[in-house]
Amino acid sequence: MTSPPRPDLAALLAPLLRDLAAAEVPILDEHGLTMWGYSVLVALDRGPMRSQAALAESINADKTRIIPTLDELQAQGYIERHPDPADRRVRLLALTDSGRRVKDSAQSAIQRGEERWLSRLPAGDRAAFLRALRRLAEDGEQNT
Amino acid sequence: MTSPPRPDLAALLAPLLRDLAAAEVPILDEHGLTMWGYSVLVALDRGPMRSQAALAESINADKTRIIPTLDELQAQGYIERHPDPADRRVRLLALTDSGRRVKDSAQSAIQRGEERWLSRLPAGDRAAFLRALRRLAEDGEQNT
DNA sequence: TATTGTTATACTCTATAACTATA
DNA sequence: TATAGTTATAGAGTATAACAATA
Repeated sequence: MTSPPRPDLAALLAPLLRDLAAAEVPILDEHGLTMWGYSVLVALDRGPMRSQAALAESINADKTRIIPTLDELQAQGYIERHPDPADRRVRLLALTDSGRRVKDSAQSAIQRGEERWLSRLPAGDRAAFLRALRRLAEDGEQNT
Repeated sequence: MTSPPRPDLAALLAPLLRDLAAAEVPILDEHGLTMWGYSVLVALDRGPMRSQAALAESINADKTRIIPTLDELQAQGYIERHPDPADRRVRLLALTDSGRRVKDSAQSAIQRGEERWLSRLPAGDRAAFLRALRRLAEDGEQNT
Protein backbone atom coordinates (compact mmCIF):
# COMPACT_ATOMS: atom_id res chain seq x y z
CA MET A 1 0.00 0.00 0.00
CA THR A 2 2.28 2.72 -1.28
CA SER A 3 -0.39 5.05 -2.67
CA PRO A 4 -0.97 8.10 -0.49
CA PRO A 5 -4.25 8.71 1.29
CA ARG A 6 -4.42 12.22 -0.13
CA PRO A 7 -2.70 14.39 -2.75
CA ASP A 8 -0.10 16.92 -1.62
CA LEU A 9 -1.61 20.19 -0.49
CA ALA A 10 0.53 22.23 -2.86
CA ALA A 11 -0.65 20.06 -5.74
CA LEU A 12 -4.25 20.75 -4.73
CA LEU A 13 -3.78 24.47 -4.19
CA ALA A 14 -1.72 25.32 -7.27
CA PRO A 15 -4.45 24.73 -9.88
CA LEU A 16 -7.02 26.50 -7.71
CA LEU A 17 -4.87 29.59 -7.46
CA ARG A 18 -4.12 29.43 -11.16
CA ASP A 19 -7.82 29.33 -11.99
CA LEU A 20 -8.66 32.14 -9.58
CA ALA A 21 -5.89 34.31 -11.02
CA ALA A 22 -7.00 33.56 -14.57
CA ALA A 23 -10.54 34.58 -13.68
CA GLU A 24 -9.26 37.91 -12.40
CA VAL A 25 -7.41 38.84 -15.56
CA PRO A 26 -10.38 39.85 -17.75
CA ILE A 27 -11.93 41.78 -14.85
CA LEU A 28 -8.71 43.68 -14.22
CA ASP A 29 -8.36 44.34 -17.94
CA GLU A 30 -11.80 45.92 -18.01
CA HIS A 31 -10.69 48.23 -15.23
CA GLY A 32 -7.38 49.08 -16.88
CA LEU A 33 -5.43 47.47 -14.05
CA THR A 34 -2.59 44.97 -13.93
CA MET A 35 -2.40 42.35 -11.21
CA TRP A 36 0.43 44.23 -9.49
CA GLY A 37 -1.47 47.48 -9.83
CA TYR A 38 -4.52 45.92 -8.23
CA SER A 39 -2.40 44.49 -5.42
CA VAL A 40 -1.01 47.94 -4.73
CA LEU A 41 -4.47 49.52 -4.64
CA VAL A 42 -5.74 46.84 -2.23
CA ALA A 43 -2.70 47.32 0.01
CA LEU A 44 -3.10 51.11 0.06
CA ASP A 45 -6.81 50.74 0.75
CA ARG A 46 -5.81 49.34 4.14
CA GLY A 47 -4.15 52.70 4.79
CA PRO A 48 -1.45 55.01 3.41
CA MET A 49 2.17 53.86 3.58
CA ARG A 50 5.31 55.71 4.38
CA SER A 51 7.70 54.18 1.87
CA GLN A 52 7.73 52.22 -1.33
CA ALA A 53 9.93 49.58 0.23
CA ALA A 54 7.34 48.95 2.96
CA LEU A 55 4.60 48.73 0.37
CA ALA A 56 6.62 46.28 -1.72
CA GLU A 57 7.30 44.07 1.26
CA SER A 58 3.63 44.04 2.27
CA ILE A 59 2.66 42.53 -1.07
CA ASN A 60 5.67 40.20 -1.38
CA ALA A 61 7.15 42.19 -4.22
CA ASP A 62 10.65 43.41 -4.91
CA LYS A 63 10.97 47.15 -4.33
CA THR A 64 12.39 47.65 -7.82
CA ARG A 65 9.65 45.84 -9.62
CA ILE A 66 6.73 47.88 -8.34
CA ILE A 67 8.19 51.18 -9.56
CA PRO A 68 6.74 50.99 -13.09
CA THR A 69 3.45 49.95 -11.47
CA LEU A 70 3.49 53.01 -9.20
CA ASP A 71 4.38 55.24 -12.16
CA GLU A 72 1.37 53.95 -14.06
CA LEU A 73 -1.06 54.17 -11.14
CA GLN A 74 0.07 57.73 -10.52
CA ALA A 75 -0.38 58.64 -14.20
CA GLN A 76 -3.86 57.12 -14.02
CA GLY A 77 -4.62 59.29 -11.01
CA TYR A 78 -5.21 56.33 -8.72
CA ILE A 79 -2.46 57.03 -6.20
CA GLU A 80 -0.59 60.02 -4.84
CA ARG A 81 3.14 59.89 -4.30
CA HIS A 82 4.73 62.74 -2.40
CA PRO A 83 8.20 63.14 -0.90
CA ASP A 84 7.97 63.13 2.88
CA PRO A 85 8.75 66.71 4.03
CA ALA A 86 10.50 65.26 7.08
CA ASP A 87 12.81 63.11 4.92
CA ARG A 88 12.66 63.85 1.26
CA ARG A 89 14.18 60.50 0.29
CA VAL A 90 10.96 58.82 1.34
CA ARG A 91 7.73 58.73 -0.70
CA LEU A 92 4.38 58.98 1.08
CA LEU A 93 1.85 56.83 -0.74
CA ALA A 94 -1.92 57.10 -0.62
CA LEU A 95 -4.98 56.12 -2.59
CA THR A 96 -6.96 58.85 -4.36
CA ASP A 97 -10.77 58.85 -4.38
CA SER A 98 -10.60 57.73 -7.98
CA GLY A 99 -8.21 54.96 -7.02
CA ARG A 100 -10.51 53.76 -4.28
CA ARG A 101 -13.45 53.74 -6.67
CA VAL A 102 -11.71 51.65 -9.32
CA LYS A 103 -10.36 49.29 -6.65
CA ASP A 104 -13.83 48.86 -5.12
CA SER A 105 -15.34 48.23 -8.52
CA ALA A 106 -12.75 45.65 -9.51
CA GLN A 107 -12.86 43.97 -6.13
CA SER A 108 -16.64 43.68 -6.18
CA ALA A 109 -16.55 41.98 -9.56
CA ILE A 110 -13.74 39.67 -8.47
CA GLN A 111 -15.48 38.66 -5.27
CA ARG A 112 -18.77 38.08 -7.08
CA GLY A 113 -16.89 35.56 -9.23
CA GLU A 114 -15.36 34.02 -6.16
CA GLU A 115 -18.76 33.67 -4.53
CA ARG A 116 -19.96 31.65 -7.53
CA TRP A 117 -16.83 29.56 -7.27
CA LEU A 118 -17.40 28.95 -3.56
CA SER A 119 -21.06 28.18 -4.06
CA ARG A 120 -20.12 24.66 -5.13
CA LEU A 121 -19.38 23.94 -1.49
CA PRO A 122 -21.97 23.05 1.12
CA ALA A 123 -22.60 26.04 3.39
CA GLY A 124 -20.86 24.49 6.38
CA ASP A 125 -17.74 23.51 4.50
CA ARG A 126 -17.68 26.90 2.85
CA ALA A 127 -17.57 28.76 6.14
CA ALA A 128 -14.98 26.35 7.53
CA PHE A 129 -12.90 26.69 4.37
CA LEU A 130 -12.78 30.48 4.64
CA ARG A 131 -12.10 30.30 8.35
CA ALA A 132 -9.25 27.86 7.77
CA LEU A 133 -7.74 29.99 5.00
CA ARG A 134 -7.71 33.06 7.20
CA ARG A 135 -6.25 31.14 10.10
CA LEU A 136 -3.46 29.64 8.00
CA ALA A 137 -2.75 33.00 6.39
CA GLU A 138 -2.42 34.66 9.81
CA ASP A 139 0.08 32.07 10.97
CA GLY A 140 2.07 32.55 7.81
CA GLU A 141 2.57 36.22 8.56
CA GLN A 142 4.22 35.42 11.88
CA ASN A 143 6.91 33.28 10.23
CA THR A 144 7.99 36.18 8.06
CA MET B 1 -18.57 51.19 4.13
CA THR B 2 -16.24 50.54 1.25
CA SER B 3 -13.95 48.08 3.00
CA PRO B 4 -14.57 44.49 1.95
CA PRO B 5 -15.89 41.88 4.36
CA ARG B 6 -13.07 39.53 3.40
CA PRO B 7 -9.80 39.54 1.47
CA ASP B 8 -9.74 38.17 -2.06
CA LEU B 9 -9.32 34.41 -2.18
CA ALA B 10 -6.32 34.62 -4.49
CA ALA B 11 -4.64 37.01 -2.05
CA LEU B 12 -5.22 34.49 0.74
CA LEU B 13 -4.11 31.47 -1.24
CA ALA B 14 -0.99 32.87 -2.88
CA PRO B 15 1.14 33.20 0.27
CA LEU B 16 -0.03 29.81 1.52
CA LEU B 17 1.04 28.12 -1.67
CA ARG B 18 4.31 30.02 -1.63
CA ASP B 19 5.06 28.82 1.91
CA LEU B 20 4.09 25.23 1.11
CA ALA B 21 6.29 25.22 -1.97
CA ALA B 22 9.19 26.74 -0.03
CA ALA B 23 8.85 24.03 2.60
CA GLU B 24 9.12 21.37 -0.11
CA VAL B 25 12.35 22.66 -1.57
CA PRO B 26 14.79 21.39 1.09
CA ILE B 27 13.02 18.02 1.20
CA LEU B 28 13.23 17.64 -2.56
CA ASP B 29 16.87 18.71 -2.47
CA GLU B 30 17.65 15.94 0.00
CA HIS B 31 16.10 13.48 -2.42
CA GLY B 32 17.93 14.90 -5.43
CA LEU B 33 14.67 15.93 -7.07
CA THR B 34 13.46 19.15 -8.64
CA MET B 35 9.88 20.33 -8.25
CA TRP B 36 9.11 19.35 -11.85
CA GLY B 37 10.83 16.02 -11.38
CA TYR B 38 8.75 15.31 -8.31
CA SER B 39 5.57 16.32 -10.15
CA VAL B 40 6.41 13.86 -12.90
CA LEU B 41 7.04 11.03 -10.43
CA VAL B 42 3.75 11.72 -8.66
CA ALA B 43 1.89 11.77 -11.97
CA LEU B 44 3.48 8.50 -13.14
CA ASP B 45 2.73 6.91 -9.78
CA ARG B 46 -0.95 7.16 -10.72
CA GLY B 47 -0.12 4.92 -13.68
CA PRO B 48 2.09 4.77 -16.78
CA MET B 49 1.42 7.25 -19.60
CA ARG B 50 1.42 6.79 -23.31
CA SER B 51 3.03 10.06 -24.42
CA GLN B 52 5.08 12.90 -23.07
CA ALA B 53 2.50 15.41 -24.25
CA ALA B 54 -0.19 13.70 -22.18
CA LEU B 55 2.08 13.69 -19.15
CA ALA B 56 2.90 17.37 -19.61
CA GLU B 57 -0.75 18.30 -19.87
CA SER B 58 -1.63 16.31 -16.76
CA ILE B 59 0.75 18.40 -14.67
CA ASN B 60 0.00 21.74 -16.38
CA ALA B 61 3.40 21.88 -18.00
CA ASP B 62 4.52 22.73 -21.50
CA LYS B 63 5.56 19.62 -23.39
CA THR B 64 8.91 21.18 -24.26
CA ARG B 65 9.82 22.13 -20.75
CA ILE B 66 9.56 18.68 -19.19
CA ILE B 67 12.05 17.15 -21.61
CA PRO B 68 15.17 18.04 -19.61
CA THR B 69 13.31 16.80 -16.52
CA LEU B 70 12.57 13.47 -18.18
CA ASP B 71 16.18 13.20 -19.35
CA GLU B 72 17.38 13.67 -15.80
CA LEU B 73 14.87 11.28 -14.21
CA GLN B 74 15.82 8.66 -16.76
CA ALA B 75 19.53 9.16 -16.06
CA GLN B 76 18.78 8.79 -12.34
CA GLY B 77 17.00 5.52 -13.08
CA TYR B 78 13.66 6.76 -11.77
CA ILE B 79 11.65 6.42 -14.98
CA GLU B 80 11.67 4.29 -18.08
CA ARG B 81 11.09 5.84 -21.49
CA HIS B 82 10.56 3.49 -24.42
CA PRO B 83 9.33 4.11 -27.95
CA ASP B 84 5.91 2.55 -28.42
CA PRO B 85 6.38 -0.45 -30.76
CA ALA B 86 2.96 0.29 -32.26
CA ASP B 87 3.91 3.89 -33.11
CA ARG B 88 7.56 4.65 -32.66
CA ARG B 89 6.98 8.40 -32.49
CA VAL B 90 5.40 7.94 -29.08
CA ARG B 91 7.25 7.39 -25.81
CA LEU B 92 5.81 5.03 -23.21
CA LEU B 93 6.57 6.36 -19.75
CA ALA B 94 6.64 4.45 -16.48
CA LEU B 95 8.05 4.67 -12.98
CA THR B 96 10.82 2.26 -11.96
CA ASP B 97 10.87 0.62 -8.55
CA SER B 98 13.64 3.00 -7.61
CA GLY B 99 11.56 5.93 -8.81
CA ARG B 100 8.60 4.82 -6.76
CA ARG B 101 10.78 4.47 -3.69
CA VAL B 102 12.24 7.96 -3.95
CA LYS B 103 8.83 9.43 -4.68
CA ASP B 104 7.29 7.66 -1.67
CA SER B 105 10.09 8.83 0.56
CA ALA B 106 9.85 12.45 -0.57
CA GLN B 107 6.08 12.44 -0.41
CA SER B 108 6.05 11.04 3.12
CA ALA B 109 8.36 13.78 4.32
CA ILE B 110 6.35 16.46 2.51
CA GLN B 111 3.05 15.27 3.93
CA ARG B 112 4.47 15.03 7.43
CA GLY B 113 5.32 18.73 7.13
CA GLU B 114 1.85 19.45 5.81
CA GLU B 115 0.28 17.64 8.73
CA ARG B 116 2.12 19.92 11.13
CA TRP B 117 0.96 22.89 9.07
CA LEU B 118 -2.64 21.70 9.17
CA SER B 119 -2.47 20.94 12.88
CA ARG B 120 -3.02 24.63 13.59
CA LEU B 121 -6.63 24.13 12.57
CA PRO B 122 -9.35 22.72 14.81
CA ALA B 123 -10.10 19.13 13.80
CA GLY B 124 -13.49 19.97 12.31
CA ASP B 125 -12.22 22.85 10.21
CA ARG B 126 -9.29 20.77 9.11
CA ALA B 127 -11.48 18.02 7.72
CA ALA B 128 -13.78 20.53 6.07
CA PHE B 129 -10.80 22.38 4.61
CA LEU B 130 -9.42 19.25 2.97
CA ARG B 131 -12.87 18.23 1.78
CA ALA B 132 -13.41 21.67 0.26
CA LEU B 133 -10.02 21.67 -1.45
CA ARG B 134 -10.69 18.32 -3.06
CA ARG B 135 -14.12 19.36 -4.15
CA LEU B 136 -12.91 22.61 -5.71
CA ALA B 137 -10.01 20.82 -7.38
CA GLU B 138 -12.40 18.29 -8.93
CA ASP B 139 -14.57 21.02 -10.37
CA GLY B 140 -11.53 22.70 -11.81
CA GLU B 141 -10.67 19.64 -13.84
CA GLN B 142 -14.00 19.72 -15.56
CA ASN B 143 -13.43 23.24 -16.87
CA THR B 144 -10.23 22.16 -18.57
C1' DT C 1 0.46 15.75 -44.86
C1' DA C 2 0.05 15.22 -39.88
C1' DT C 3 1.98 14.13 -35.36
C1' DT C 4 5.56 13.13 -31.50
C1' DG C 5 9.36 14.45 -29.66
C1' DT C 6 13.37 17.52 -29.78
C1' DT C 7 16.19 21.61 -30.25
C1' DA C 8 16.90 26.55 -30.88
C1' DT C 9 15.28 31.02 -30.31
C1' DA C 10 12.88 34.75 -28.27
C1' DC C 11 10.34 36.67 -24.68
C1' DT C 12 8.71 37.69 -19.96
C1' DC C 13 9.50 38.12 -15.40
C1' DT C 14 12.43 38.79 -11.64
C1' DA C 15 16.46 39.80 -9.07
C1' DT C 16 21.23 42.01 -8.72
C1' DA C 17 23.99 45.64 -9.01
C1' DA C 18 25.16 50.32 -10.11
C1' DC C 19 23.61 55.15 -9.68
C1' DT C 20 21.22 59.58 -7.79
C1' DA C 21 19.42 62.28 -4.17
C1' DT C 22 18.95 63.13 0.19
C1' DA C 23 20.38 62.60 5.05
C1' DT D 1 28.50 56.87 5.37
C1' DA D 2 24.10 55.23 5.03
C1' DT D 3 19.37 54.90 3.08
C1' DA D 4 15.13 55.52 -0.38
C1' DG D 5 14.31 55.42 -4.69
C1' DT D 6 15.59 54.72 -9.50
C1' DT D 7 17.71 52.80 -13.59
C1' DA D 8 20.44 49.36 -16.10
C1' DT D 9 21.98 44.85 -16.51
C1' DA D 10 21.86 40.05 -16.13
C1' DG D 11 19.68 35.77 -15.03
C1' DA D 12 15.96 32.20 -14.66
C1' DG D 13 12.01 30.37 -16.37
C1' DT D 14 8.85 29.86 -19.96
C1' DA D 15 6.76 29.78 -24.40
C1' DT D 16 7.13 29.97 -29.62
C1' DA D 17 8.85 28.44 -33.61
C1' DA D 18 11.72 25.58 -36.45
C1' DC D 19 13.40 20.79 -37.11
C1' DA D 20 13.84 15.55 -37.37
C1' DA D 21 11.73 11.14 -37.24
C1' DT D 22 7.82 8.44 -37.98
C1' DA D 23 3.26 7.57 -39.58
